[in-house]
Amino acid sequence: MKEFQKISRLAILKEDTAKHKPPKIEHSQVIEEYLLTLYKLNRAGETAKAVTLAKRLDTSPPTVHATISRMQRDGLINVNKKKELILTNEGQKIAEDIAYRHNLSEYFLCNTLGIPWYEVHQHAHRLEHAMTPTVVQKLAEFLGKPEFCPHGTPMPGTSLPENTITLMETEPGMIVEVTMIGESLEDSVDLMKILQEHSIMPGNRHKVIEKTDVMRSISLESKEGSSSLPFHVAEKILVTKITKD
Amino acid sequence: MKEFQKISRLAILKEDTAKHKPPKIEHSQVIEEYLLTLYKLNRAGETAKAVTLAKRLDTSPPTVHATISRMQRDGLINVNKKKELILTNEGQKIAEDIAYRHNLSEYFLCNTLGIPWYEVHQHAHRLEHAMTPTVVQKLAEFLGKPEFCPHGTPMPGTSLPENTITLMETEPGMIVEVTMIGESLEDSVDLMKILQEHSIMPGNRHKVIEKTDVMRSISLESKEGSSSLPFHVAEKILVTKITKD
DNA sequence: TATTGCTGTTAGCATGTGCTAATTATCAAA
DNA sequence: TTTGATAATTAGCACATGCTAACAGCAATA
Repeated sequence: MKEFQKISRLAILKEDTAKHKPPKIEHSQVIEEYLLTLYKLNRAGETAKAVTLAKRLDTSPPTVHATISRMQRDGLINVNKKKELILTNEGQKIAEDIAYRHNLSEYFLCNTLGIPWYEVHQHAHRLEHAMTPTVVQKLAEFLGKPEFCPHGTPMPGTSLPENTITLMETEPGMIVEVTMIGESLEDSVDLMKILQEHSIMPGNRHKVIEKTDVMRSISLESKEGSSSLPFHVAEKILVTKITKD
Repeated sequence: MKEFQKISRLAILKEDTAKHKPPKIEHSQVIEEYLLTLYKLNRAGETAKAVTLAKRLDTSPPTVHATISRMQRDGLINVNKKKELILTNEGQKIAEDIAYRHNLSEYFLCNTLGIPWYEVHQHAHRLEHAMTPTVVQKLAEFLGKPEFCPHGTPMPGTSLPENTITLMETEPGMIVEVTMIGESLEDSVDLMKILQEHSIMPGNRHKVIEKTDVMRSISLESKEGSSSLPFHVAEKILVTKITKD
């Protein structure tokens, strides 16, 4: 028993020192995707379970199960009694790195290459796994260290303004400025295209006209015209209140 | 039997029309690497066999064997009686696409981001598999449709000047301008670094001082100083003759 | 409480990509 | 022509990532 304790202590120490090393281990694109998805769910305030991942990643539950097992084994996530998936410190660190690469790519594709706002997400989705640390650093410098991606998502380490609310929390009459398009909306190019057509993009201002429970939608008006957004979309759009008419 | 012929004809037609469609099938990074390596060997005038790939890709022969079998199955390469690997039209087309993405990445990393000439290859090696057609097109426009990568390798479809020779083919007294650093040298960052320190880079001029069979090396002289290159390196450096002293 | 339905898990399978060890083929030189 | 080296191939294994089908567990609701 004494022997056992000694060994355990050594094991703990070994693990401890390992944490101070730079994270050298390369993870597969699949693992990176899982980490990024968990990170985004966390930031959106949602608890992540295996089913959530299965739906978001369009993967069968058994496959997700196998993959999260490997991630547990590799110290990237923990699973609590409620079966919720929790990023470890290591997992969190890597996820933030991926998120940064993703947002930086989007910024570059949009602002430097002029690829339309509504479709940068899918291209960034590929690039984010292929950027070496040097490329990330040099690209960030080239772009002037941006703090938000074209959809308004803050880079890891940066926060949204304090007074940010969702479009659902606004009242008719308010004038609001769009801050961020929720990341869960980015997956649908068609939806993003419609948002652009109605100039619902970070920085643009809109007046809230009405919120109709019957239609389950919110109507807005701006210089560019008027638009109507279903509640489930409005929930994912963050704005700041400018004035009450 | 008549039935059968009819079906066969239809099958052939179907395959035929399929060839006119854009190449939609996505290939793995591994397959893309094999294709690119074969393409580069071809362009360097070398015949490619399984061993060659095993050495270049640092992979065991059985693995290479299995992979080239899959590539045959998928119509990317053919193997002749001499066991030489030949790209099919389809394979060639894809390989050129990858080569283009690679060279474009290198150009971008070097000229836009300012990553040192001698290390862009390794970063491009990652990016080349992650660029969607849109990104390729927009990046090419942004960069002004370059025709050569930073090492002087022409993009697919572009050729080197007619009068290009290898450094091995020069004679003492000649003044030459470096045209291209052979791609097989790019893998060694250390070697590339040395070439840069001696300003042996595309566009720079050097005078051939002597070729010593004993030392198996060629000595050069330029404004920046003098340098000595072993034959096996000189073989891979392409130059154009400017004048004979 | 019993049933219904979601979630998780297991079993069983396929494919791609990697390895080593051992065997066979092939080609060139003695 | 035999031999010796090099190349190709086969067998056998491992692991990551995917799937379907089947079953287990649990919670909410009828």
